[in-house]
Amino acid sequence: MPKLNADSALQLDNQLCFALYSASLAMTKLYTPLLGALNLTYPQYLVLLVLWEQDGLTVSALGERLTLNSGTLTPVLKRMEAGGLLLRERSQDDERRVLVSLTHEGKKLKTRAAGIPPCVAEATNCSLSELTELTDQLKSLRNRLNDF
Amino acid sequence: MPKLNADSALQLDNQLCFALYSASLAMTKLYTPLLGALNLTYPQYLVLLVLWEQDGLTVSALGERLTLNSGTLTPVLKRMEAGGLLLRERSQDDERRVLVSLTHEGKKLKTRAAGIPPCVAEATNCSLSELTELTDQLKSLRNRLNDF
DNA sequence: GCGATTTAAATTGCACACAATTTAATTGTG
DNA sequence: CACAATTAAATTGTGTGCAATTTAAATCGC
Repeated sequence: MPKLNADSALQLDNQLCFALYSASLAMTKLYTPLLGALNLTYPQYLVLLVLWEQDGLTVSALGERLTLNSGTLTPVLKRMEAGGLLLRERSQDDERRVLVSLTHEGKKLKTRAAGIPPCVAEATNCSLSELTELTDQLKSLRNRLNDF
Repeated sequence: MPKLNADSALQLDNQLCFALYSASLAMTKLYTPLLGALNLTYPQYLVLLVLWEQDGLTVSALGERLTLNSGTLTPVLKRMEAGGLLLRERSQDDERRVLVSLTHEGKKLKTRAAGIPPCVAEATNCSLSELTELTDQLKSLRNRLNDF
């Protein structure tokens, strides 16, 4: 069984972690101007993707979906509330929970956001099947890392 | 030619961007305790990976290698200098440049860091060939995104 | 050779990202 | 019912990450 020596195992270009990290930063940089036109940041866009699928989630349900904790989400949600995209309301049912729901304006943004995925697909210069396969591989990797 | 409808193109689980983003966060979380034992953060570790391969680079050369700009790197490097891992010195040759070089302590850390890649490989639960292939796909994607 | 342009880092201002802690509300147990 | 344990968000403190600006040094054009 061939084993990589320690030196090669520490080379930047052999690191899955750096390939992931740098690809993710590059992807965010691609989104930044597209989202800027909608007055959104990248995490704000992710929050909207979740809420467009299912509105009225709690902060922790949103966090579970996005693998972000309240320390990250709370300020993001506050800014989105200040921007008129959503409401944060204590649940009557359980006063510990905060329910997040889209405003009309937040819902409306979905139409304009529909223009984004085609731009991204073009920038990747991948076929649809390649995109799907890479996405699935990354989801599988993420799940294994999170379960470890 | 089958075209995804706008709704499916905006679903979180179909987003390459989110698969990348969440996998990268999960990877960072895996590294955090491993690096914490060496008193390192994740970007600090990346800086060391570069310098272990080639010492004495300028800030911009480091930034090019890591796709990070000076706004990000300067504070990271200052903390590493304060921690005794490296030195930042103006080039005699060209006073605009700052040369970054490892201290003895910074070089020594490489030995301890050699224990990290095996831990990561185990957590991914992938074969070596799968890891290599995914890494190469991500590097190729990153390059296409950066060239766009 | 000398002002204009370019280049390299640092700085500034804003927005994450997270561990750890705190606050407040609910649930479990006897 | 009381009170300890648990749960949900918010807060705190540290460290990125980047666009835009600033500062200082080197180079270009004439």
